[in-house]
Amino acid sequence: MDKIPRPVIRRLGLYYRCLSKLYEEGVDYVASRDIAERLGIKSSQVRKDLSYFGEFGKRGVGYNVAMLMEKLESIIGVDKYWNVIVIGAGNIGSALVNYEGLKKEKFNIIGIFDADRAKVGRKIGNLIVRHISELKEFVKKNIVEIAVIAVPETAAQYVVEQLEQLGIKGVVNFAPIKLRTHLLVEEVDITLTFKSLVFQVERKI
Amino acid sequence: MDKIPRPVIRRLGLYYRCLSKLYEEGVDYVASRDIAERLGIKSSQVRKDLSYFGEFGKRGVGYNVAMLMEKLESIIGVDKYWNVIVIGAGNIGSALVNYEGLKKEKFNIIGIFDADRAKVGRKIGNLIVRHISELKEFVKKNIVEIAVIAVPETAAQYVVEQLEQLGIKGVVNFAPIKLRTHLLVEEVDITLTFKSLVFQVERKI
DNA sequence: TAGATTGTTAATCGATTAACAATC
DNA sequence: TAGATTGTTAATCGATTAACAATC
Repeated sequence: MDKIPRPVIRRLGLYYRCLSKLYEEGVDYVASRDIAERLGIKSSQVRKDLSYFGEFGKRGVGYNVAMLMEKLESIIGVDKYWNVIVIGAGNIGSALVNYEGLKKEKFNIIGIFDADRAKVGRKIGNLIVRHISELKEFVKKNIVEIAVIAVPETAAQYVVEQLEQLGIKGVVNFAPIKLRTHLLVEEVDITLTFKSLVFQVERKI
Repeated sequence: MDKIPRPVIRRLGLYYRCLSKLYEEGVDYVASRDIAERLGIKSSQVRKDLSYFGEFGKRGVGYNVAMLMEKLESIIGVDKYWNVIVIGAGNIGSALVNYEGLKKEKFNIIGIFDADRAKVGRKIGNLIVRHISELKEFVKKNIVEIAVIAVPETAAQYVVEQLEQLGIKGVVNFAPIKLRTHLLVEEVDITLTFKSLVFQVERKI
């Protein structure tokens, strides 16, 4: 199968979100131009992106909202529930467990782990913080394909190596460090985002 | 002044972080090749990126770590403290207030606001949640250039319009919506990140 | 049919990388 | 000097966009 450019992958999520909204608004058919306008991109980009996966539109008419939504759901892989574990029960880890957005999008956080015995046993949302030593057993008993790394930078590399051994497939990494791993990694780098913003704020003046 | 490509802006932060580490490790001089290796990019990219801002290296020798670190600090704009306000005292807003990473990088969150009266008055970190109606007065009294939008999607557009009127310059947006605004915006889209990851996880099999 | 919009190709734009003269 | 590494140019690569024949 064709290699899909990274920017396209991200936009698939945007298209899906846009289609969901249109569906709720009761729209039956939508043109690439309308989708593009809502997202602030070009209509030819919408059509090109979708064309990596098939022909979903009707010339002269547009795309059937419900149909395209379902197609995108299955293309992205959110037509099923995903079990997620969170490593690190600090601020970020806790916030994710309580975050409604993930639940709504079929990401179920089923376990949270920490190395700090003081945190173990605490309740976060519906979960009890487990000690990191229980991780292996937990992953054996449950189907877990993706994990969140929300530990301090110093522990992140060690954690990703553990996850690799346990057969986890992909990681969302909140630690500000380049992980050396064969796993699929998506980075969320909060302080980098703030720095990027202030650079632009300073320059604009 | 030359337009700096977006990817370069992001990498500036990575370089800065890398230099800080080298500095702590007691390294005096570093070659672009070493920086590149640590970040998983090409050395010519490091040199090209830096060349947008000046000539910081010595041929045959490399870059003086302390000097380049300071230069980057000032280029990015983190040679001073930034006051930040957070709109929305839910999960994400609270987590940010308590997040050490931002404090360490000179981003001071000095106020958190919410429209929900039930949340007003609550203590989060050192802050008391204020009602959104106090926002205007607060921004008048304090120097605030950047804000975080951590409200539900339905409120985000309204909030950014308020911020625009109050003279805020830039926004870190956690709401899953394309904001229509003249302000500088950096997006942090958590569920999109998860979707992007599962797309790749599914494809890799 | 006439008007609209797709899917796709080719042109354009922008970012990355290789290569190398300059120079420490 | 000989070896190393920069700064910069030109080549390459990849992504976006315009344009349009196909077709609903």
